[in-house]
Amino acid sequence: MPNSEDRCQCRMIHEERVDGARQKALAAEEIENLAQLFKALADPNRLRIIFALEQDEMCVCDLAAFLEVTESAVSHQLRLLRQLNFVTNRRQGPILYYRLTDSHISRLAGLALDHLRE
Amino acid sequence: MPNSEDRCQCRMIHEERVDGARQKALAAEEIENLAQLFKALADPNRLRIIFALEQDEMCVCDLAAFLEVTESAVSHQLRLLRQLNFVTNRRQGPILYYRLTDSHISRLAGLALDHLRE
DNA sequence: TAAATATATGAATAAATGCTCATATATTTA
DNA sequence: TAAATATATGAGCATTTATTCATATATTTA
Repeated sequence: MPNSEDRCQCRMIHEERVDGARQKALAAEEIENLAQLFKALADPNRLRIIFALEQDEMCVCDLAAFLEVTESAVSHQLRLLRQLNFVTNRRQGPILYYRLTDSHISRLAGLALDHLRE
Repeated sequence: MPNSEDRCQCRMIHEERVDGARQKALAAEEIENLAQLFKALADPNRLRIIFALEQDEMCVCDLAAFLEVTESAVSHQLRLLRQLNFVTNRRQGPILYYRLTDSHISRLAGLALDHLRE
């Protein structure tokens, strides 16, 4: 983990390009947030949850049946998606129905899918 | 890891929704590919490489200087991005200049960024 | 209020990830 | 052809991640 004190010990062929990249670079925090967003989409089961909720809201045990994993696993995944505000829930008695917060995320996933399919 | 033989031992409150989700679900392979795509974007340094290459093609050692990591680390990251066809390179003498294969990926990243910024 | 149901959470664990170091390969130059 | 330069690769390691199991919390029903 190099700190900013001892940088530039490495070679640099095109200093102007490195400087240019530095100037136009996004803030570290923004990069981190972006990586976190993509990380949330970088798991098959979370993607399947997102696409399933695109159709209809679902409760934890239905999602567990759909994914064929434990309800605990789904609950952990939903917590992550909740923390990023990808999903919200409404309680009806003892049952929590999860749904997508908005269409942004599934549109992003859909666009990536389009890219995959060329 | 439950196999498909002993499924449905779990509760299921809305069987029709689970069936509906199953019917409209993407193929497992497609989900895997999509997760892999997002996984490639789920790392700060790879994102920084992608945004840097959006400006101009760059060689390995310049990218290493820009990111402040070893050239080996950059080379490993570039291999992953190359395997997914996110980047390509051209050789000029001993130097490999990397660039984005097309604008798809950076557009996807840009769209995600828009979402973050609301 | 006790039991049953639905979900959440913490700990533990196996697998994946990203880095560094050492070394290999490829190209140019002396 | 030997040395120098630019990049790639494999092994090893620390960290993160996704899951399960055990247990806790919250809601409804008997």
